[in-house]
Amino acid sequence: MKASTTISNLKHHDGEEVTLAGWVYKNRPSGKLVFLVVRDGTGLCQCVIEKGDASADYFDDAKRLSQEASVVIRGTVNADERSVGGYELRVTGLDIVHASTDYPITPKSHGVEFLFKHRHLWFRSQRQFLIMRLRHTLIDAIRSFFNTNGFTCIDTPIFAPSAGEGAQTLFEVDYFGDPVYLAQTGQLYLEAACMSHGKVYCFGPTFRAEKSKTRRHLTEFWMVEPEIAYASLDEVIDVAEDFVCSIVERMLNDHRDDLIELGRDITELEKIKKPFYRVRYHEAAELLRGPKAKALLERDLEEKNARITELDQLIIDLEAQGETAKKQWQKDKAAQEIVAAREESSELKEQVANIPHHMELAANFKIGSDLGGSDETIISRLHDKPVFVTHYPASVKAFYMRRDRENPDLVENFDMLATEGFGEVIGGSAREEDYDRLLKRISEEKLPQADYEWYLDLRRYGSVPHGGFGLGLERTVSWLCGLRHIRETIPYPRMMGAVYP
RNA sequence: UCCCCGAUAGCUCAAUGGUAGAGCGAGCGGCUGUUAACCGCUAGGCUGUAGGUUCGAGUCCUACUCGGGGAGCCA
Repeated sequence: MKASTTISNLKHHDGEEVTLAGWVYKNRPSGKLVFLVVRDGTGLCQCVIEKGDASADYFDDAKRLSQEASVVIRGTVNADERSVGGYELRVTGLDIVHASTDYPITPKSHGVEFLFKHRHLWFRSQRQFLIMRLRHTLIDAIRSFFNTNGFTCIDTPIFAPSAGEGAQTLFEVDYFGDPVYLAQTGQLYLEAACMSHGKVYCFGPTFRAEKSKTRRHLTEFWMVEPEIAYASLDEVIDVAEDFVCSIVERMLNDHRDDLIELGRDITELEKIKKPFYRVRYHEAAELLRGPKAKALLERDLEEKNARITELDQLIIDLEAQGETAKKQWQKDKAAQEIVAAREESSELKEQVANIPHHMELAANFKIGSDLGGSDETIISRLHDKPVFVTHYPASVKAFYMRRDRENPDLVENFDMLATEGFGEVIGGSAREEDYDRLLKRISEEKLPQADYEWYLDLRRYGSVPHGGFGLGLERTVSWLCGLRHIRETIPYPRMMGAVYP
């Protein structure tokens, strides 16, 4: 009942007899042959069972095996191009560990709602399996970067007595009769820790009660936050740049094939090398109001409209194809392509409808307001590498951000916009190290000073310039894997109105 | 919170206001070094809920519930 090797290691056992322990991914039985595709958590392997084999008393059982039955299977390894993964197993023995009947997730298409209701089973599907492996590697790459660059991991609490950021987006929890909040960030706690260790980071779940139902939002997500003592804004940005380069490189090294299988355009990731672009907020505003942004959106409008026309024609053609098709599977295929084309078309139509609005927002962008989602997309798409946008107006940013000493209307902060319009992945800043300035900001924001006494202490005893940033893990996974929706990047997504399973 | 779209078999989708269908999946049989195989048969439905219009509603109208997409907000 125990595996002697794994599917990923079959290449080292060509010609030998091995035992695999796994689950049936697909079964194609016939009169004299059974093709069993088995997965074992390391890959897929086709196992061939012939009725002619003298000892094949398990042939009829094998024929009836259905999707996701658990099996321990012995056989001889053969290199074979016709097989997934290049190796197949000529079966010599089969133990059925547990049957599986009416497995809900079939190889055919399913809707999003259905799949997420079956998240606990959906994990087993190849694509979800790959995404979780990529996420795993990314987590390791993140920790490795900090661990090998002199950072100490200091975990911060999840129950927090007061808000780190906007108070409307907090989850309130009853804590022995008193209200506490689920942490939105560990930053303030980390600032304290960096005064002890110099360079620190935390990596854990954070919670935002934002009522947003978009492809970019989760109510529970993972964030890594480094914090560095004696660092200026530029030095913090340097770290962010090295950090992003190192995780991208690691993903390309370890998962090139997986990324390609997921449909990711690798060449876009290969461009992510130092130096990234650094643009001040005021320059970004000029960019938005300038001719390049306008041209980009106009070209977008043209391309999208052209694609819509193309899709409409495609739908007509497919309908004709479906009617004249002789084979049922051809009709089926046409029908499914129609569904896909309609979906793409209606999505594009919505985007097209939004473009004039986005153009207006960009063209009339007012200095002093925050960059909107569409503005970020425009700036990101005007560059072929990530962009750091720095020095935002203080009025739209958090109280702890360090005032620009040369221009007191601005703060020393930065957002890193990912490539290809994926939007903000990192937000960071230099922190206000001056006691009086910080205290003034706390009272301006009408925050309860008593709650922040410990935080003010950091400015009473040996305060130094320092700063850090936060990177959203799931947004990074979706950026690097090229996934259109963030919900696939976390094992159990928590979104507005979605907490099952 | 606002705008748009949707809800029909276990799943994915059809169905001029006029008898609810197909494919997949499931079950049975046949057949093939198969790659979403294929062929035949069988089972499977109070068309999201509640009202309304109509001789007649899956289809039209209203409200609600749930889901998807977008806006705002954000990592």
